[in-house]
Amino acid sequence: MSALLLGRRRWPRRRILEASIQNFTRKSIVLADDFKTASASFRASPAPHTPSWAPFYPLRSFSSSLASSLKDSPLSNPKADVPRYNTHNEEVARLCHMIRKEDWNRVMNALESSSIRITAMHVVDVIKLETTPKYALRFFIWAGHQEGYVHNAFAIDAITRVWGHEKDFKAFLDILGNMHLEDYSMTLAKYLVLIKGYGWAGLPDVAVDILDWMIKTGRRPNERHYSCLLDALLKEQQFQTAESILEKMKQVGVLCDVVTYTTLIDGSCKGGHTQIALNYFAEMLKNGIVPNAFTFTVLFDGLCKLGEVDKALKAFEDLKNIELDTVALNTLISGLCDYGHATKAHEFFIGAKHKPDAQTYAILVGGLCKVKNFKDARKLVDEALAKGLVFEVGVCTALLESLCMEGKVKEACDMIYSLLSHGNIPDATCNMVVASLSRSGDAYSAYKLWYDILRYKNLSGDTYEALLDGLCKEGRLTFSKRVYDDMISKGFAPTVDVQGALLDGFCRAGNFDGAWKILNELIEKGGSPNVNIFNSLIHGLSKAGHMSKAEHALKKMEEAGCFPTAYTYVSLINGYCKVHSPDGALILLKRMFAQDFAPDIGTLSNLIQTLCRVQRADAGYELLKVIKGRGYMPGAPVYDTLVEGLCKLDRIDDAHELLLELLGSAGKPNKLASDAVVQGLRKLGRAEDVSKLIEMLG
DNA sequence: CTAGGGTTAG
Repeated sequence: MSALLLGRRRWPRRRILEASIQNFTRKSIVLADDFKTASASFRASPAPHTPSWAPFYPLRSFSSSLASSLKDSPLSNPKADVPRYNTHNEEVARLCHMIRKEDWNRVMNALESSSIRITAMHVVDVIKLETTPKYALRFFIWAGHQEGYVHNAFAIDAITRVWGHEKDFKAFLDILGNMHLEDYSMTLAKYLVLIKGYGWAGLPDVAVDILDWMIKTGRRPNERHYSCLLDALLKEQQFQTAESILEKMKQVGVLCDVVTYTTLIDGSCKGGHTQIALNYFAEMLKNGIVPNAFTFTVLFDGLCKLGEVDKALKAFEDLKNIELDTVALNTLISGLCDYGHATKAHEFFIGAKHKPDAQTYAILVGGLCKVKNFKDARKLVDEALAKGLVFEVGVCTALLESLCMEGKVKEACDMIYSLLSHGNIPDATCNMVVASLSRSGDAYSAYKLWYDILRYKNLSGDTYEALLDGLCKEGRLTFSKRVYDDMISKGFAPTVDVQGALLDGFCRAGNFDGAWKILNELIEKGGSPNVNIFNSLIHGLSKAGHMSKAEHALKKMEEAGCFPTAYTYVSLINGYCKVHSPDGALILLKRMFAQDFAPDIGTLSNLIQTLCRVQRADAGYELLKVIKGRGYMPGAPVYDTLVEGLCKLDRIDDAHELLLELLGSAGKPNKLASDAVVQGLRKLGRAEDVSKLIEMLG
């Protein structure tokens, strides 16, 4: 038998039988009294008739217990080879480490052989540090068995903090503490609490012993005792023992009821046994027991988590007349949503006659958002708001964000305003909407929203940054200034990124003096401007064609220890193209290639076309060869420009060759380019080539 | 001394 006992050794079988005859009689009161006085223990002594799971140290033989407590106790005679841990904290740490194991027998052995003398302080501290409630309770119960130890109010308070939510927990402690008293009578209800309690502690073997004990002492456990026991066993994955208990139930004629079956279904699902759970469900129906909302709650939860959503729905729909409560409804809907069936959940919700609550809406809205069905999600939000339900607006965050992303700015704003009047939008959500509006390219709406909700909400530094960034990107410097001032007045220091955004804004607005001022201030104040800031400046200057100033900024960038990026070079190259000075661009391109940067094909095309524009199609032609060697494939317009340019330079053969290349790669030359080649070839009197070419051109 | 079982929010 797999009895797991909370003492040192198993109570001998013979003693149990003896004890069972005398159950809780007052037979050994004299002996007990003797022991009490002799040991000067603080509590009543164990009586020999007491069962093995009773909460004290009954497992050491009685006559020797006093003697051994003087001889063997770790307190009075620590073994020489066991290291001494002197401080309390060290001992607590050791205990915590010891009890963090699933196998209680091993934990118990470790505890027994440690030389720590348990005090209430140990118990309190260990319970406070242990994060698994089960382990804390085991340890608490075990400590109560130790010689010379008794739980004080602090220990009881500590364990109650962990387990107080169970409504029978107080009763459990009471029974544990009083069970050994001579005149304490155990009732069926008390046994039930005891079985439950050992279940909480994850010690179902002890619970089994208790049930056995009940039977041996002539009690008749009812279906509630069995349900609790089965629950405890299943929670510890002891399926075989559970089976044998079920068998025993049958033998003694105790019938399973709804709760028993619900427990069995729950346990099987949580243990991963879909089919077994469904079997119990079928058996239940066969025995004429009607499942209730609880049953469906565990069935929905379990099956959905095992990926058997369909089976869960089918089981329910086969018995359409069962009324679900809100918990069951929410469980089903959340199960469906979590496992990718949000649409089904929505359909079910619409078809169901059950009462949804705020959470139902929240779950469904979240689920629909996950599958990007924002339309229905929005409808549900409106519906919930119309019903006056207040649900956590957090679930709207995804919805609002998506609306912003899709450019449905007005809808997002409307929703935020209507949620505002419910007065429960977290600051984070407002932040998100303002920021994402701004980032998604509608900084003006973000600004308006900011202006409206500013009075109620605390925006974060990040939001200010996003808002400023957006406004600057749109070149709305006046608004930027207002937001910036508000930000400073709220005590946010402008970060490098904020200054970068402002600088970018100045550049976009063509106000380069302002941009330089920001940069110089940053450097003067000892700040370290980053790559983005220089890139903004260089990009802005280049785009405006201020190439010498852009080069100056590049120099400053390198002085500040920032390495130019591909974006830096590309900005400059395009800038040089804009002012028709390809030489500057070529130098930078060389540097790019030397540093293994890959410019985009657009920039290269632009450069080749610029070379043609300044009558240097030959150089463009050379560049084309270079970039082709690097795997670039310029488009037809680049070929057209080059062909025309080469013709103007009388390099008809090269132009001809390029044109053929373009045709060969299924590209379509424009008329100007092909005419130029045709005319050039005619001038050279190459009629054959001309006719071939015309044929190819169609 | 009318008990026993349950879900959800990044």
